[in-house]
Amino acid sequence: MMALTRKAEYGIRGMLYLARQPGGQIAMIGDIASAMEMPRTFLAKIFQDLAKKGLIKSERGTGGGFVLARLPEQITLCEIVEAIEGPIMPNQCLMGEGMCSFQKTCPVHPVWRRLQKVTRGILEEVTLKTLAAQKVDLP
Amino acid sequence: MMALTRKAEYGIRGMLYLARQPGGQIAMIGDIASAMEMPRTFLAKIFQDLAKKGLIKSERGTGGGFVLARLPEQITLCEIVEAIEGPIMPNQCLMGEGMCSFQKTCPVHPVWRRLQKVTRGILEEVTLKTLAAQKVDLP
DNA sequence: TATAAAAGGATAATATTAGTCCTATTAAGG
DNA sequence: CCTTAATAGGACTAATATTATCCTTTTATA
Repeated sequence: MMALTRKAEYGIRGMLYLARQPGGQIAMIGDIASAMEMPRTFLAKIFQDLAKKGLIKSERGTGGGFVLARLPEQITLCEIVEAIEGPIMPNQCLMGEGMCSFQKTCPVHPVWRRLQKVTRGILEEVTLKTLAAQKVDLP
Repeated sequence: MMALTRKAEYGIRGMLYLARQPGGQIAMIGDIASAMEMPRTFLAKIFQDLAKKGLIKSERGTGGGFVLARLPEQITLCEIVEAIEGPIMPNQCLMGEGMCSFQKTCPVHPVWRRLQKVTRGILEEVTLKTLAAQKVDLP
């Protein structure tokens, strides 16, 4: 439970690829997809979204492709996840008035709110730079 | 994203009702469902699961119904959620070997692991007793 | 033995996920 | 200008998960 979708997983992987491009070089969807083992057309859709949300920039035509819209240290994991999946929301109730008839009396409410806050906190601390720099090769 | 399903929501509400039963009195599914505004047959299924998982006990026949299997202070929100939704798992990768081809090289992995740990921590701290005792009536 | 409760199994409607495919648009290069 | 190479956008689909409902069976009580 509480799992990310493939979409988010792919989006993160794709942006990580961009963050690792030497000199912030432009990269094509086909290359990214095959390098990171993702379905090409699906990734294209996801990148379209990310471009609309302003996390990456796209260029069309020959020599086109994608680059990060900001420096890797200025893009957090939280932003990417929320751009793709929508706001982090352990429980529908947190969405606003009228969603939950127990809003005022539900004792679990504060727990979800805390969980939401802590989750965002963790994801906000992690930038693409940190991730890209990581040399993970555990035994 | 990262949202609970109705099933978990209902399961929690139902168990909260049991925790609030004076003297740990037995309660019938119909009463619980109508008191907490949940679809009766659906709740029945959920309670069936919870009984199998050993969180509640059921009695059949006249005078039958459900009670908590343990004291409210010995049942955590984490247990209920995991009983219904399965283990808390921000990312499929965390499920075990063979699930993720990037396990050894994925720099995001440790973040999910941390998130998982913190989430469980928060939910483990909350018991049914705490929740049941809560007098929430915010402005 | 009738009644009241949960257990179990089958089924269904709807939503979400995880894509694919085709056409249009845009840019570069010859 | 025309071809080629890239993304953008829209429509569509298959598989799976969610959110239930209904019917029959089992179990316990009075």
